[in-house]
Amino acid sequence: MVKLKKSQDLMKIGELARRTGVSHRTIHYYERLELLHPHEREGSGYRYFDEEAEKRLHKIAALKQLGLSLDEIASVIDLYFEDPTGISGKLRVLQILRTQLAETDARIAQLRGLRADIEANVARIEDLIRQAEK
Amino acid sequence: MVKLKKSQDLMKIGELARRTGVSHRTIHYYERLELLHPHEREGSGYRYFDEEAEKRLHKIAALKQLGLSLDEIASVIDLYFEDPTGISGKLRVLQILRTQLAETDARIAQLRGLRADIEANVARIEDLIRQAEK
DNA sequence: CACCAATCTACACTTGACGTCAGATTGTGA
DNA sequence: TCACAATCTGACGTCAAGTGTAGATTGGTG
Repeated sequence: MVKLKKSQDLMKIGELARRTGVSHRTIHYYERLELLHPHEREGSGYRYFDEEAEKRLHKIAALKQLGLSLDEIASVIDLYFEDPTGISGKLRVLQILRTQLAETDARIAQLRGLRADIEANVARIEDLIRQAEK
Repeated sequence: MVKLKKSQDLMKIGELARRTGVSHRTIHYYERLELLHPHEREGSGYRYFDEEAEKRLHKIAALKQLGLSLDEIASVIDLYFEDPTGISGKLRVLQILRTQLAETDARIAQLRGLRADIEANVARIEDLIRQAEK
């Protein structure tokens, strides 16, 4: 059994794929891009994943939604899972996270604008319908 | 002069490109996907665009941000610019717009989740820094 | 042990969203 | 009028983000 970390809850690629809805081909692809770092079993060559991998896939999806490319995601995702060593590392991480926070806020504001627009259109059409009904 | 609509404020592709930051090749491409419907000058073959075209390009950008593909955008963008005829048309449009509204809300909620997550990480790192300073 | 499903690597292929380039046509200022 | 800029079409190139396929290996069950 593989118990590289603390617990034995390691899964193979198939289960991870099932649990996240991400195909195993995509998981392989993400690994090549350094988005995931599975535990590799020396003997078989099979990849073994822990629950962090599952969380990573969700985080990747969220960051994709934010509009980041996979390369950009690769350059920041570890910040969410690794504790940086040294004060300077922590400050660097902090700065990057704050940038992400600002980007997220900007995106939310943009979406709110779109939302208002759609709502205005809904109102306009509702008005047209009322006109026609009379 | 081309005055197919009401006013003469028609521009050629170059100006539209300049004003929107969208390249003329991309504008051609969008036209092929039915995202834009320029007035075509019979004689020269030049495309002429009005201000609606400009607004369309902005709307296209916003919907892309939302995560829609160009094909999906093509299937809804007219709703923002055409007044549907007939009650059934209006109701159909209304339904689609409401779906978009719900999708936008979902996206906003998702981003808020991401935001909270980032904030939690920021707090965690700040805490680590405070620990280290002591 | 035998078999079948799961997994592996490596390479090629696809799709969406453009960009580049060539060669022809058109529009316009000196 | 003439030169040059803007525009046209069409074919091809590119980049990101995967997907498909083949052939070999491994793991688990009857």
